[in-house]
Amino acid sequence: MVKAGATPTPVTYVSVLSACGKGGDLLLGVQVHKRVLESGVLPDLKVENALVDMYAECAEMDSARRLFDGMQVRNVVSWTSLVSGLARLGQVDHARELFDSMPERDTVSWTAMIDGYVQAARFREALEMFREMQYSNVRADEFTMVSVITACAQLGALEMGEWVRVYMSRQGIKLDVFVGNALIDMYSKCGSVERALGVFKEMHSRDKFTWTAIILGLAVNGHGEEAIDMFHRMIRVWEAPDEVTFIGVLTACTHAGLVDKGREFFRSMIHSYKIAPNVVHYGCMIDLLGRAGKITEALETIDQMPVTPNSTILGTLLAACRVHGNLDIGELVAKRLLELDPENSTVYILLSNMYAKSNRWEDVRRLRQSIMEKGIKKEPGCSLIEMNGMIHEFVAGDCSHPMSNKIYSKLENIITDLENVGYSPDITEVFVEVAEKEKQKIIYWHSEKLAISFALLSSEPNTVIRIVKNLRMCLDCHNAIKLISRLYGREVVVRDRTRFHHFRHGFCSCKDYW
DNA sequence: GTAGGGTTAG
Repeated sequence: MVKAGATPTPVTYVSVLSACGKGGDLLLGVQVHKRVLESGVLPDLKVENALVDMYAECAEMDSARRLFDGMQVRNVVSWTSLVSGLARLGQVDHARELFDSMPERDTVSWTAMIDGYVQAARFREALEMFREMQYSNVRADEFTMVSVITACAQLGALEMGEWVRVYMSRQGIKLDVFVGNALIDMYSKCGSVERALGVFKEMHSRDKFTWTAIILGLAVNGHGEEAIDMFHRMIRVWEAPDEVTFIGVLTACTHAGLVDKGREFFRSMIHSYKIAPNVVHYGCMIDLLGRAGKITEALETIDQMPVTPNSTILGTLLAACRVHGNLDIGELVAKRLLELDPENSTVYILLSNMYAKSNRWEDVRRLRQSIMEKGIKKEPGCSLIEMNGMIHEFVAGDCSHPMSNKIYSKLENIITDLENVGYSPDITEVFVEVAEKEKQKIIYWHSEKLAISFALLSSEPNTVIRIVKNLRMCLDCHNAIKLISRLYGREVVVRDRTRFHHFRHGFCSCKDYW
């Protein structure tokens, strides 16, 4: 346009600056900024806003702020660009200060702030912000709901998610592709495949994200075959899968124990779909082989793959060694894992567990000693559970909950009930050097046990108990919850750090592999 | 024809 000698208008500048911001092209943005100054179109609120936003999108907050401060006239858009710019840089608290000092806030500014909390993984504050938004009588729209639903997904807050859907229909907020995709993900992360499928069916238009979300949702919740069916449907409607879709497909194969199919998908991903496998794809393959007991082949795959094995990959293999009792390779993998990640407490837990199973108590003792010497601390276990619109958090052994006394005495009753049907505590994964009795206490006070005790006290009979946990489940909790599901006739869904455990009638969907 | 906010893995 410039070469052709046409004169740009304010509209031109706004459009080009927006493109620079969205494309992250700071260099071009600065050039356009120069032309704007020479052109004499300033002052112009929209052009100045476009400049502020361009700098904010390019992470140049100082420049954005300088421009903002120099503006004669500002509006809510100018402020919002700064707020979302700061939020994008991870400076949520700073963004919040600015947000609080805004003279006026509309739907977009509230949504930017809510999403800032979501991006910073501060989901409860995101929901709190949404509540405040409603008090301020600013209407929410589809954009707002996507952020709110994402927060519910991460927290496993199904009640809140259900409330959001009612709210949406009351407010006339449409189920567009973005909202639908977020809902599918939310229901999947809450362990409710039925509801995820319900949304999927209800959606009028679907995109790559829709298909990927439902494939992943089915796969992680243990419906491997259905996930693979979905993939074939996706191909039939000519939606192109991407690298994330294949994570879902490979996860599905793992869950369904379809080793050969998994290998086939891995090959076709590379050759038919021209997608280069990354470390996560290899991780899926290691999981697939490991679960099927093909430990040697898994190790060979790691040594031959063109990407550097990370601690997740090696951890996956170590978990497989534990389940299949392959101590030789287990020791080897643990050694490599500790070279990579010396503070990784999971390694010690898995390895010690394997030694204990082989009655190598001297090795168990040696391992414990080295943990003590190195001062390695296990990340505190933490479980979330939603009850009547509130999210309750339990940390192992904590007494901060208002119902704490009741929860602990209920837990004692539960343990007695369990012992009557043959339960005995499995303390092989407790690492502190204390007396046997103390170890039992530590195990009893694991966060998921506290959460379940609270749920049995507070929820309606026969309802599903849903827990979100930050770590991998320990053997003892897994055993105990299996028994609880049978004894009290309750379905329990635990979302692990990496997978789902659906406990029903004394069995777990993971078939004791995790 | 023009300025700010949204979805999938780890």
